[in-house]
Amino acid sequence: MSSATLNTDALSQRLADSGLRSTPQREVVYDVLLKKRDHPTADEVFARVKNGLPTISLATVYNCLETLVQCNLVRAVNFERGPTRYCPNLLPHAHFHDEKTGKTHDIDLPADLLEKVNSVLPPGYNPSSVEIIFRGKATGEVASSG
Amino acid sequence: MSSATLNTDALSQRLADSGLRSTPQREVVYDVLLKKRDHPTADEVFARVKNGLPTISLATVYNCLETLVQCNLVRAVNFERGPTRYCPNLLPHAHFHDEKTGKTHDIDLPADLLEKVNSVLPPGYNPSSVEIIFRGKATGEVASSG
DNA sequence: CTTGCACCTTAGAACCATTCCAATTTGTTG
DNA sequence: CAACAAATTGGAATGGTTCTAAGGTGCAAG
Ligand SMILES: [Mn+2]
Ligand SMILES: [Mn+2]
Ligand SMILES: [Zn+2]
Ligand SMILES: [Zn+2]
Repeated sequence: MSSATLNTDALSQRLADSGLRSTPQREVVYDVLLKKRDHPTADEVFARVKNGLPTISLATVYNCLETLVQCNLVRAVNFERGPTRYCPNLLPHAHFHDEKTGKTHDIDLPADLLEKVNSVLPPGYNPSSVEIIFRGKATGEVASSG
Repeated sequence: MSSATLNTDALSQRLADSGLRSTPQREVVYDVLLKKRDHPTADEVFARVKNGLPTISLATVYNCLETLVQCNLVRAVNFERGPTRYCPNLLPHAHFHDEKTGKTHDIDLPADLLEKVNSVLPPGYNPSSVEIIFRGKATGEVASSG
């Protein structure tokens, strides 16, 4: 069984769990996100998806992306007021936005750090999510994560 | 000497340092931000500023806000793709966005926590800023910070 | 089957925060 | 004062996203 099939199955499963249908558009959008994890914008996803599905519309790409976010298969990430970017990395992680190249890097967050971060909240604050965004320059050749 | 005069002086000083002029518009915009620290949007600042300066334009409010951010007297804060909000709190702090009320709360960040957060970055990553945003519900009556 | 109906996709219009533009006003300097 | 630069203004333009209305798709009940 190919990994594309596994992904597709996982997707169908999640969609079904939410009472939604698996469609070619949703599958291809999800595949595109898994294949190149460089935090593409909706426009970039649109361009990539058209290779496999030339008649898809931008509206549908937005719809599919929102569906994937709703199903918790993808995270939406924003930097300032730039276009929303999409990330299939479901592990807790921060983002490093390289001001020089415009590239976005995933930064793994150990559970104990998340705990410490949450501990700065006074009693009564009940966070449902935390987001950590670094901005700066990533010098030289550093590891993975598009 | 009133505190408004002190603020105005601090502002003039910073502007002069950047080779910029102190203007009534810039002063009133800055005063509005200092007076009610609830992270207003440009539109909200516009509405408040019109009380003291009825003929000011929205474009000027945007210009003034950008100037204040450039001079490091004010921070611009973004939540998702909502309108940019403005914050005169210059201490290192995170933001808690209350999903119920829409209100934004400042959360002080101890220096040692910032250090720990920065320490998750692999070598080669050179951050110029970090931003921490909590999202959730703030239950009951909790301290200050609009 | 086949009809009903909800779900999906689509193109294009609408939206809205922000930026840009050209014209005017203001302030500083010689 | 005159000249010039900086700042303000109203309105147009921008651009990512959402909305709308119309058609397509596919499971489900009869
Ligand atoms: Mn960016
Ligand atoms: Mn908000
Ligand atoms: Zn990511
Ligand atoms: Zn703040």
